Amino acid sequence: MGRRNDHSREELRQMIVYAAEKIVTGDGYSGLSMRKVASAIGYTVGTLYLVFKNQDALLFELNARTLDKLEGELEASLEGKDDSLDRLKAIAHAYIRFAHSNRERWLTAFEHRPPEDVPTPDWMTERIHRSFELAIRELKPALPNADDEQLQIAASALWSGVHGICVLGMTNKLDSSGIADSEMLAGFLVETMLKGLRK
Amino acid sequence: MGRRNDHSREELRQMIVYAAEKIVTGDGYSGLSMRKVASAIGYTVGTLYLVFKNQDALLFELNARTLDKLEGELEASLEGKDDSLDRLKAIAHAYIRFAHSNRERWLTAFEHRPPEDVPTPDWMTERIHRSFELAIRELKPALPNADDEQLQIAASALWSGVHGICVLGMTNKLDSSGIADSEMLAGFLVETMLKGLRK
DNA sequence: ACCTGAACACCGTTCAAGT
DNA sequence: ACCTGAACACCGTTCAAGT
Repeated sequence: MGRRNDHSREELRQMIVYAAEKIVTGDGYSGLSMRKVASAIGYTVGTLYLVFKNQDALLFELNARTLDKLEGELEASLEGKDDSLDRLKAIAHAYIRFAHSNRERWLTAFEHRPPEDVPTPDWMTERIHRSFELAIRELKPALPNADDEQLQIAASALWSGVHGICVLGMTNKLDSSGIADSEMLAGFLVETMLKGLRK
Repeated sequence: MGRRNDHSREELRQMIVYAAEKIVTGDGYSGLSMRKVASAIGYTVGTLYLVFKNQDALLFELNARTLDKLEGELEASLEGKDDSLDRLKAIAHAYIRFAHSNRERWLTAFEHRPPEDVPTPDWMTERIHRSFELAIRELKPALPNADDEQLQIAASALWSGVHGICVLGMTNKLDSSGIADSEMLAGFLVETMLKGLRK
């Protein structure tokens, strides 16, 4: 035992995250365990702690990857849309579609609540704010007279709203919780907010 | 051992839920365990399973109580408000204040995701829908020309939006996550949505 | 009839010891 | 230097056995 050196630290890191991703996708957040990850990559648990400080650190990494994938799909959804309203609806719909087709990964990203004494890394916070910045960017041409603070507020309210519709839909807390209903509600929210913002 | 009969089944049930509530309030959802509950009430774990089928059943009970308390505070917040916009803002603010002053209980109510094969009891679903009905009721006078379906949609979008602002604020995923900011954002959402709904 | 105690199959995390 | 294996302190759930 001891000393195999089959994989570099970096290779190990990627194997761990990838294995964890597969377990979450299949068994959900509650189905993830360090022991399962270890046996999936053919190492013992102890090894995981040479690469990650603890399970929370692994989850941060996992969730960052999920958010990166999400951001990519949000950007891609803008392709070919010119009108500001269309663009905002496109990213809202893309958000909901991503959550539905990556159910367990998306839920894990929002279910992971580290203990208060484990601070969220800055690069994690940044990734969350990035989707709000997307909303600000798309809102700007629609509200040419708004200053930066007003845009920030409008985008936060709007994007939090889309998120709320998405979460409640995903956890069956909406009256009708199909993906079509969530997309419709999000579209309605975006349209109504834009109307209201234009006074 | 065995056979104490100190408490009726109903007494036991209340002791269990109350103890669980205290543990959640202090240690959060992840700090709750059947063993802790058992030792808090002076019984062994086995006894809990004579009263509740499993931990999920206990959590449903706990969360139902949380939602009942929430509903009470939402209703109370309407006291003395006449204008429709004021009433909607009042319940939105009350929602956010409740979440902040009952942090762990509120989070537990939305973090509890039972396994797919454990169906959510109807009385649980009803309690969630009840707060949406509150929103419909308050929206109705503001939109006298809307039919029931339109009201349903508007209320769902609006109330999901308030919920989204609340969750993201509670988990520090908003740029500025104080309770004051969340209340402001929710007020802004309600105002803007109403403007938009009135075309 | 009511409750216990121990068992089973799991957890996350640590660290002395092996190569 | 790198990794293991076993230990520690926990879990949820079940159920034969005791009173």
